[in-house]
Amino acid sequence: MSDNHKTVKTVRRSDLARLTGCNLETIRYYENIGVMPEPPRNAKNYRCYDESHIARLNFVMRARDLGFTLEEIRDLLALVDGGMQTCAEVQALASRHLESIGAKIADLRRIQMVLSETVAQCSGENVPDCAVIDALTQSDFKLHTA
Amino acid sequence: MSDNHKTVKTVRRSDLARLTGCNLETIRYYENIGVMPEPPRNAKNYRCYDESHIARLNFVMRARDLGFTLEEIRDLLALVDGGMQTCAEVQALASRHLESIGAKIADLRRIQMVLSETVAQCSGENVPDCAVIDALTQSDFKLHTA
DNA sequence: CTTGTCTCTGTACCACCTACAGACCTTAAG
DNA sequence: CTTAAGGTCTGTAGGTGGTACAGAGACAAG
Repeated sequence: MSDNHKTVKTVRRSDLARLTGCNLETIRYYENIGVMPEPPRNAKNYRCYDESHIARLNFVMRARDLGFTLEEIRDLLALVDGGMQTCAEVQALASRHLESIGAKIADLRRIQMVLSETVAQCSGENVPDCAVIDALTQSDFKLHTA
Repeated sequence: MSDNHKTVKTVRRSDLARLTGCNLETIRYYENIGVMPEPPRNAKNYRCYDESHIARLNFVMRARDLGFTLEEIRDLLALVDGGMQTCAEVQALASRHLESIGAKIADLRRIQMVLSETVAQCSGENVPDCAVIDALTQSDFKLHTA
């Protein structure tokens, strides 16, 4: 019934950084670009973070670990904040992201194959002829078949 | 015996861009950062590129396609320009690059696995419960085992 | 009271480009 | 000859995703 007159326990920016593993300055950056909300300030203008900020930044860090761009993370957060009817949209977003991950892996594997084949032709000796340089110098070198 | 008094056939920046597939502005950028040499200019201060510029930019573009950073490309070019006794060094550089490609692929595959497993748990329906959001919200979520 | 550590702000820097403004110059058509 | 369209020149700003540092203010310990 009665409002709790005790102030919510808050932490400072350095604590939030420590608790989430996020770089101190990056927190301010995320606030600037709107990925994190501007937190309340105390009398001395210091930022005061509560549990919700910790949870949100953890969310952001995990999404970042999964390779989502900040733009995608912003979209995910909007869906989370939106609340209802989100699963289909989140799934779509994650699936698109999975596709781009698959494409990146395919690209890297193609590069890996071409480069490892080329390196394998190297004598590895202190001679001027080098298969890698030759490959890069030859005008018919093409990585992309397109 | 006699010097050829004819000037070497040169092309302009837009032609170099077209011939190599490099963006017009990127050429100037590469000159600024020393990846490409400053070309001679004509009376009107226009850049004049010859065959050597075309070959060098092609080299840079191919190395870029293989995912070498500009720093690595600079190193490759220095080795090429150095001339003798380079194969071992080039091979070492390329091998290091291959390692980092392998690491990137491993990272992406780990992400791919975690995310695809998570997405598979989505109902895909218009409901508020979403496995992806749940995973990102849960405090025990960890991608990196470290 | 001084020293050290924290916070605040703005701003500059990293890779790797891309793009645009404003000033020139060239070319082709009318 | 004139004019309009296009190319070239320069410097500089923007984008992504941060990182770092300078300079000012706050605060606790010795």
